Amino acid sequence: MTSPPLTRAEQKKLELRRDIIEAAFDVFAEKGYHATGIADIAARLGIGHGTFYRYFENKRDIVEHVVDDLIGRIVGALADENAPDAVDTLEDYRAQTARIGLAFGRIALADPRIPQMVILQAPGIDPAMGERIQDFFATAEGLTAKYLERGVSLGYLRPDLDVAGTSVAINGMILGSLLAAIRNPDAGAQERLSEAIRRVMYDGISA
Amino acid sequence: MTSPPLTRAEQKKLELRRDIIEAAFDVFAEKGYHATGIADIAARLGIGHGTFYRYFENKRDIVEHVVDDLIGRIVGALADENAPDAVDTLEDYRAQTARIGLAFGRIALADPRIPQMVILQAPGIDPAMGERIQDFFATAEGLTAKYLERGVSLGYLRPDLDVAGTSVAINGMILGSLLAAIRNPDAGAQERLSEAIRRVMYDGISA
Amino acid sequence: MTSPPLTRAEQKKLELRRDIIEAAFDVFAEKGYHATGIADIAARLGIGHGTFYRYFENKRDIVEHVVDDLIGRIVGALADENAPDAVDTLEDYRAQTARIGLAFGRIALADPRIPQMVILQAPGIDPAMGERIQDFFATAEGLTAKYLERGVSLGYLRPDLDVAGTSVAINGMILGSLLAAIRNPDAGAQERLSEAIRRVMYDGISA
Amino acid sequence: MTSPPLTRAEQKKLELRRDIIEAAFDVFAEKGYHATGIADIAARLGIGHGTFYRYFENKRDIVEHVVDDLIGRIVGALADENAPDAVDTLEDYRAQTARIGLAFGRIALADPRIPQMVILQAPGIDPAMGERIQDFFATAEGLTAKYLERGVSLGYLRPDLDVAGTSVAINGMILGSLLAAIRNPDAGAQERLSEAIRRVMYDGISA
DNA sequence: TATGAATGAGCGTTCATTCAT
DNA sequence: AATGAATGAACGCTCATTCAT
Repeated sequence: MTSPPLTRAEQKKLELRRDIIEAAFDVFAEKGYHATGIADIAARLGIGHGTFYRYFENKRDIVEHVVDDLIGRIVGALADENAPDAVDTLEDYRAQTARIGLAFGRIALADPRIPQMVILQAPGIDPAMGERIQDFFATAEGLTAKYLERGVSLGYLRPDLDVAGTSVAINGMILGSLLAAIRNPDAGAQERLSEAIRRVMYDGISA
Repeated sequence: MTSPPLTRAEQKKLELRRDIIEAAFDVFAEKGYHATGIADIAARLGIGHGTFYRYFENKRDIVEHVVDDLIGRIVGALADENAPDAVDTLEDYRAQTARIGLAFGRIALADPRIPQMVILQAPGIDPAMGERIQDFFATAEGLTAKYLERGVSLGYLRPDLDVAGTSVAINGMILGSLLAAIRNPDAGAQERLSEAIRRVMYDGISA
Repeated sequence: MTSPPLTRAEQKKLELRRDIIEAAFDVFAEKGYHATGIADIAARLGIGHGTFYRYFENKRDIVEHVVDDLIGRIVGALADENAPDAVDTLEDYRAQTARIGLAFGRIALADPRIPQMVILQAPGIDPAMGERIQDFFATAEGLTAKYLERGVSLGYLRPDLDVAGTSVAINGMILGSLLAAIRNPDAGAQERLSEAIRRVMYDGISA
Repeated sequence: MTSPPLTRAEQKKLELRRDIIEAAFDVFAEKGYHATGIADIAARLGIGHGTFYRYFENKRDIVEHVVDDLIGRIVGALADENAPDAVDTLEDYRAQTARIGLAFGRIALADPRIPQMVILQAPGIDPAMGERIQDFFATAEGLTAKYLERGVSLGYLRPDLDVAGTSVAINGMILGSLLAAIRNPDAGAQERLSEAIRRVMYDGISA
């Protein structure tokens, strides 16, 4: 692993690159992708809009990076928890789901525009981006399935559990809670929602 | 019951109107709203694009009607089941959720582009449409809550059930299953998914 | 001179033709030629706009007829007075100018939209119409010149009178008074204006 | 007097702005406002039509500037003479009117499209522009009235002069001579016309 | 390297005109 | 003869992208 020795200029470039991504996210979230002009993004940073093209290929390129960045933030926030192998008991899993719920809550609370962009804006940008988001969902389901499979084989989850279907259900609940958080970005509500989901998961709803 | 006496010409007009809505849905689903030109819609029907404007105000107007139509189809398909008052026991509710699951399955199966359009495309069209879809979600949650409240007060659902949060969770699972159906529009998968959701709801996932 | 025996149907046709010309004048005066659609004219009469084309070739045709009609009305209103040969003395001419002034006043008073259309709207419709209006002005000047020439040769006007130039001047004063009448369509003002013009003509302005 | 320090680029911008106004005037005068497309204006300058929109808001904006420019040129050409207070005797006034006549003659002679545009084209562009031109006429009359009032009170004009009406008459004669100049842009004719008008003004037409 | 002036493809929309009914 | 549904040419305007400075 060579640690690249960055010159002052190179650092500045990387910094501006990041700034552009953030500014683009701001404007996209505010006006929507199609209503946003490159000039809007540049104006927000006080740079010439020609400069934009020295950092990104085109409009499509920047939204790609914005979405990648957001997905990266989500994945990153969950990274610590992403270890199906570390879960061995129902207690572990319960705790794990609580931590994941907490992580999602923090993301949505820190910036509700993140789920708003990823779930509601991005899929409509164009077919390619739609597929990209669908893939992200599929990946999340795959990960959930890993947990469930392990739970079944270790015996702390129902042996007849439909792993694939239940993954969809669990991820759906997370999705639902994120959409709810967009409408009502409130810490308490977030917490209650997370708890309600876990109750459904572990206890069902019947009396 | 007034039977509207439609002339031949009026019937043709209504028919073309419907055809335009359907053609627009086709093209929007294929290329996305913004990449679709009025000319594309007209060309698909073999009509002049000026004709389009005899039936709809503008591009925004048609997508409004397309989405209304789709939401209408969804609501219509559920209309028979939308009677919280008719549910009195856990068995009733279980049967009810099965029927609702079936209805959603049929919708997604009949045309996966319906959930694709409503859930993934529409919210990104513009802020107004985004709000419209969010409202639709909120309405669905409200309806679910009605069922849950009744279940709690009649005693067949957990007395400590977080009605609001659980509504979000349940609707999230439906959303998740619809997204899954978009990726994999298969009757069997749909059915299994529906069953898995119900199992989570009633039995939880623990062993 | 054969007096054409008009059937009932033919009379109705002529009547509608006139109605269309009048409706067109109304709408042109209200919205301007270019902002007026054929549909606007038809709507004002409660006829289908296809019907319009059974009476006039096209939009250009109707405005031609409207303007012709207006010019015809102006010329008609002056027709009685249009007899340079009947003027033999300064008194005659003075009376003649008074009558002409009165006639113009009546026109502008009856409907200020007439000068407004002919002087201010029509010339800008297209180069051809512009020329048409210029020709009308030229014709008016020619007629004025006839009077002046006769006045000079009969000796009651200045022998060194610049007939052509003075015709321009006199017609200009009429034009000015019509424009003033558009701004302020008032009988008294009209009358005073007419008098002022005659005073300038006959007495000049010096003390 | 601030001397604005213009960079080379800024000068070029201003220059192009002027060029666009002039090109627009050319095309408007040739084809009329409504028959002129932005593309026509751009083509005449050999610039892309998108460039046009970097300098003017829209089509309406450019014609506004064109007309302003022309009115400005007219007013500017008369500016030296616009001093009613400097006129104290009939001789002064006679000289003044001669100078004004000369100025108008020069304008019309330099470019007969100037009066053509202001008097014949502009009023028909739309109601707002129509009013603008009418206001211009009214202003001109007001100025003329100032001269006449002073002349009456100083005693070198008829005491019973109808100031308002005579202003209309005088401005009408100018208008008429400008229209004549459009039809026949000739220096000699212009000069004769100006003289004829003054003769009418001061001496009347009677023998 | 940063800039922003220039560009033109592309699209939404209008409306005069035609013609089948 | 009257209608109005259909049509498509035409045009105003936007904005992503390029490139000379």
